[in-house]
Amino acid sequence: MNDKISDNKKEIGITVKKEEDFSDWFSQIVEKSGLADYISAKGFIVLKPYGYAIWESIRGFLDKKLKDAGHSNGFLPCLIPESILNKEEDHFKGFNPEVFWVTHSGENKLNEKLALRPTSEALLYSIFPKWISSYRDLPLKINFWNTALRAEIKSTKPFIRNSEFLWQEGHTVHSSRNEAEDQVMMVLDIYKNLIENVLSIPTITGFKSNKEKFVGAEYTTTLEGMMPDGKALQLGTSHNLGRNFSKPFDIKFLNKENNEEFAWQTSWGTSWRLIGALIMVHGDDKGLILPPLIAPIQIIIIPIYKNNNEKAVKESANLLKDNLLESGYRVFVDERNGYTAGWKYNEWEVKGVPIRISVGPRDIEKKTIEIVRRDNKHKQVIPLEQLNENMEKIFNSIQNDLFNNAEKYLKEKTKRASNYKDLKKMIDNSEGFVLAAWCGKDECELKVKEETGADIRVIPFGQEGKSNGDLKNCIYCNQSSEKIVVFARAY
RNA sequence: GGGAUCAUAGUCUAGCUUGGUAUGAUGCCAGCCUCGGGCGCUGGAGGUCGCCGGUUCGAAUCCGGCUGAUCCCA
Repeated sequence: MNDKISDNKKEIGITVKKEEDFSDWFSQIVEKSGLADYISAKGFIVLKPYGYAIWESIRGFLDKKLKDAGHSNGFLPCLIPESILNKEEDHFKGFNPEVFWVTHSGENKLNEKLALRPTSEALLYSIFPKWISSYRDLPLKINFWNTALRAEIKSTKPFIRNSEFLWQEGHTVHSSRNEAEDQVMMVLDIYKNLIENVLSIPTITGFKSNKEKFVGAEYTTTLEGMMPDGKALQLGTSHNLGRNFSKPFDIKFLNKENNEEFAWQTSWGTSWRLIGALIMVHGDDKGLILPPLIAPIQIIIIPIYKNNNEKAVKESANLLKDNLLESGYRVFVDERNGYTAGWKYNEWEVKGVPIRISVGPRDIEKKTIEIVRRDNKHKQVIPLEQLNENMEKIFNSIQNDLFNNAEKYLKEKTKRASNYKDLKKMIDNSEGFVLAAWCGKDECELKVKEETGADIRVIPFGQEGKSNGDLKNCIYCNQSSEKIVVFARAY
């Protein structure tokens, strides 16, 4: 009987271990921490307030950085006429199978099909010629916080693979190739700062292979993260579009010499996949773990009281809250009656709040507070007056520890393969990222993908045109290597 | 692209083989409580058994289709 009860208690929390059933664990986190819910249309999810709050937090950081770097936000319609999409066929071909089409208004068939925006290049670039006539109009730097729709027929996963996803897409137009190239790298740096320093997720940055680059781009740069199952997750991309779009869309400007030139363009984006990465990389058997910089609630205060001291304890807790609010922390007091302190502890642990403070009669009497870190469960009791100085230290420490742990894992799970047999074995065993030499040919990458399920996730910066120790010849064709690349299975 | 599993209250679940309108827990609501790790007590609400069709006197149960979720392989 007692066993039955304790089994049921466990049902409330996360019921599987992260290591034992990673996908079930992931679904449970999404549901039980209140991030998102399913709706009965394939691949679509509803973001609940807690999940959206994390998105707002990510957006807040990125938006500021982008604005500081001279970008402005705009808004785009979600429907794109077919004729506009067809202007740049190569690019559009890449999305074609995933495009949702609007064909009717009410019962009436439309003259022209409208696509639900799979990406905005075509739509936006079709009006750029109206905005740009002189080099004085450049650079044009515009960003959109919106969604994109790409039908996911086969397999879906909240935040990782959805038919509609929240993202940010930026588009710039420049008067020189160099300026566009700098822009691509600058944005990649902004992303890297966000992902590594704010989300505490280490990444490997570099180029995409020809096969994996954005269709329509001259080249694509990427940030790849490693998930606990050894699979790679692309966390952001920044593309140099060259003149691939300016030519078909006729985006031209008059330069200083009064000559007409086609413009140079970039586009770049990152999405709510970042939330998926946060869940997977930092979460544990008890639930989500959020880095303090991104957590919607950074400090949860749990008052511990009985009937006779409820008022005094709650007052104390709220004083503490006001104090912390004043210092700029996002803090919340869980004053709900009918839940025990222990119940609340568990709930906020599932939700990943970085710091928990308990305030009870004992603490009030001794003028102390109990602080518990979510990430490593360390508990300490400190004098009340040392709260603020301690809080900053603890936050920094959590932020760093999360990153360092993830980085350690990334390094441990990055292997080297000097021959194809080793590579195949490593991929089969889900050992993570595999560094290998590559000749640069699409066929070799394709063959590896067909035979192992892994492809080139990233060509790390500084590894182009190099061999590296035992990594000399192409892992597949054994011809001389041009690049050291990261092979992995990917989400 | 190929294959597999699953769908019963907010959540988890029994019942399905052998057809007779549904079990338990938890959560939820109201009220208590001794509330320092999912505490205890009393009462209550909550279900067209995913959807459509077929078989049958009768379907959660058998059959077919669809939708959604998830996994494996390429």
